[in-house]
Amino acid sequence: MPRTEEAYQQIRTERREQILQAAAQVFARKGLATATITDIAAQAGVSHGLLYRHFASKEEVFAAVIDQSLANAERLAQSALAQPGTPWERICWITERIFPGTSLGNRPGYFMVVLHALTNEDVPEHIRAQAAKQGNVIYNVIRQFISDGQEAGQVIVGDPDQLARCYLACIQGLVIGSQFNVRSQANLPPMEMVLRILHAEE
Amino acid sequence: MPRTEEAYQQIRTERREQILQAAAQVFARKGLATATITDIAAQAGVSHGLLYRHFASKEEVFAAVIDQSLANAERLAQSALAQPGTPWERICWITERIFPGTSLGNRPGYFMVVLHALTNEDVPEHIRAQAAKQGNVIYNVIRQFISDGQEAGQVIVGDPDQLARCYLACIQGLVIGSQFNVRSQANLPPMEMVLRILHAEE
Amino acid sequence: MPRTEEAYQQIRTERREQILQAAAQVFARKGLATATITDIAAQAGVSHGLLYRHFASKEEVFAAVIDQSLANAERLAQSALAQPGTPWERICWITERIFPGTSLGNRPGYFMVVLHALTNEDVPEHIRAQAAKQGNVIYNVIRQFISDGQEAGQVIVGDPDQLARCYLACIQGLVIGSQFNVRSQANLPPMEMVLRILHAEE
Amino acid sequence: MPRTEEAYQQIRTERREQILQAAAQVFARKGLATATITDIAAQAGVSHGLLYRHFASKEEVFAAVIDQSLANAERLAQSALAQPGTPWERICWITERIFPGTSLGNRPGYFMVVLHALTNEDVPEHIRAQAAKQGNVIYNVIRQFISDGQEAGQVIVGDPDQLARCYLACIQGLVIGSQFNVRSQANLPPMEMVLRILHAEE
DNA sequence: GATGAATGAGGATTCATTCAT
DNA sequence: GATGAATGAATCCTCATTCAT
Repeated sequence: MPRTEEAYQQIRTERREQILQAAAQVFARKGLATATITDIAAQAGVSHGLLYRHFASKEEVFAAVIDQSLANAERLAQSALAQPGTPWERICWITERIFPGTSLGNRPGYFMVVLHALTNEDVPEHIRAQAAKQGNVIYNVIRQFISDGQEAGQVIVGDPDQLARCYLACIQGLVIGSQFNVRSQANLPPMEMVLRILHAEE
Repeated sequence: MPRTEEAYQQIRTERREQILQAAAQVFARKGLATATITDIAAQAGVSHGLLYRHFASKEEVFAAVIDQSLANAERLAQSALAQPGTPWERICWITERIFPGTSLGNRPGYFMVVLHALTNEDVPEHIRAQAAKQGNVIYNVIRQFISDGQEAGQVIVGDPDQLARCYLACIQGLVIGSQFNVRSQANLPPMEMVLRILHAEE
Repeated sequence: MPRTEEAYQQIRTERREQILQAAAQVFARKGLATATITDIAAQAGVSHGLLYRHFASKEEVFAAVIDQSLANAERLAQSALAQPGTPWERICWITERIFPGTSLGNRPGYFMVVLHALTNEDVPEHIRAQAAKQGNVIYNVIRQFISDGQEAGQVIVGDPDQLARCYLACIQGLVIGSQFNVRSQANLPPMEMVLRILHAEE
Repeated sequence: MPRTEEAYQQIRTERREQILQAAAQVFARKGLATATITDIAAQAGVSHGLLYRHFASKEEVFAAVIDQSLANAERLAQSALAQPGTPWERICWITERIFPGTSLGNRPGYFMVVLHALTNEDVPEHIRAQAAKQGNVIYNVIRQFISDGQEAGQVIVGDPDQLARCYLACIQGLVIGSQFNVRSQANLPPMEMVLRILHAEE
């Protein structure tokens, strides 16, 4: 009965995705330690028992969320590199997609989960490494664009590593601020303000 | 014969401080939920029982750390406002004291504890509020300096609120990065790179 | 396939009752403070963890035992009031059901739990109030019968309130004695001896 | 320096008595398990450390209170036996001294401690035995008076053991009631009502 | 004698995980 | 596949007891 087999497969995939969505939200709010399996199951609308038919442990759910986030980041990086235009235009393109408050901005839920992974020592090393990768993926692209932009005279002179980090740090700081401060969401600095870090003066 | 009143008082004060120091370190690494009372006691070199003669609960230790951090921030803000010099000089003065990697930089342990307080939903509301105050204290000073700087033509034109937030977000992003990424500590962007967000072009 | 809704409900009800039975016995012997959750769980033959899926805390288990005891008392009071016969016959009827050593006597376990609730200051006020109610329920019935009996000339003249209290005090004293004194169980005074407190002399 | 020696002895005796008084009150309210050493020390107005220079453990304090109570009871029994008058007069004499609400009534605090000792399984066997003795001391006297009274025709015919128990149970029930029920204190039954259990009809 | 700092065993409670149905 | 009853390891917290001063 291949039909039944397929149907099972589809249900499995759907359930897994459903749980992962829920987990991302819960982990974003509470972190690995505080979030409970019951929280996640409730958010996903399934029993906590079912969760264990899809993931071996709470840690694995967390790891899967991180992996998904990494996959998103890699997809974004690919798109950015495939983008046409001048280095500066490409910088703007990717910025729009990670800047808080823009319609394209990365789902901030994922960002918070990654932040939790990076700042809590109880997260297992291999998961933290995976989370760190995500930062690097975007970092590498930005740094490439900065180097290119410097050659094109669009980006100011300076250590591209430092510039990339400084630029990303600023965006990350704004994302974090927009997460827990309602007021911060109201009057977010515009992209252009951050871009000044990089922009060559005419 | 019992010890004198003052002798007892001194022991209490010392122990309290000792526990608070230890707690700041442990909370910085693990956050409220993951840090155990035993962790903190071990770090302080005392039994967990003693901890409860100084604080009523783990939460209260956490709150005390946040309070101490807030007191530090307020002291810094006072000093900054009392500082002589042009607005720009004062901006530089305070930046030196919160920028990661500078000898004067705020103890980053405290910063991480505050970050934990702000990003973990299990932290009680009143503690989170206290933590949020800390951000505002520095923010208010910076914003003031920015306004002054704009009048003096030293800071670029723009919404001072957005400028202050953008500037602080960048520094905070760098502090966070320097916490969990060894590589980030190696090649930290210089203060001047961040100051570009504010500096008026000549 | 999960069990049916009713199957789950039945398991829950059974377990709850099982735990409550065990708790009544343990609390009767040890009181609220001394009885441990592990004691109760062991007596019920379940893990201590399961106990918390049925009751939120040790205190709530205690309260539930008291409530059950109160419900028993109220049922008894109803029956007594519905009983036919002269006032004196009704007094005898209810006495048989609360007198120690009679086959009908109230489960003495419950009585001891109520006594613990009333005599230990660490029992929360709302639980103590509930326990006190139980005494009043029986008291009210007895007092009514005494008043009726006085009109019928079957009960001696006197303040019905005092008579009721004196009568119940005597029975309670005997119940307590029979609890912790093996010898007391051997040669219990007969009901008639206590009834002399009330009986009108011919 | 025999003077100093004596002075020390006196202080020791005073402190011991002071602690014992405090302990009786606290144990009466809370029982052995719930009462803390700190409670008792605070009530006595001394440090908890000092308590251990007079008693080896909390249990021993409890035992000492029980012993003191037993000594009181034995003194009362002696006095009763030494009393002149008819058996009935002597019954009245001792009743006055244990009946709640009479100016002579036994300090009810002690009574509650004994009750705690008898009804809580965590009280060590040897202490419970001591507490049980106290009941017997009074019981023996009453029983003797009852036997004597029966010969004199002042006490009704019946098993003196049962009569004594019934009589004491009634008084104990009233004492307990008067402890935790404010209303019960207001309208206590008079001694005569209880004496009917024993009184021969003319 | 007197004090209170310090310790750690014990007990309530939570929650990840297993498993019968 | 799905459910929730059941378990027990882990952690917070209390308090009897010890001991330096």
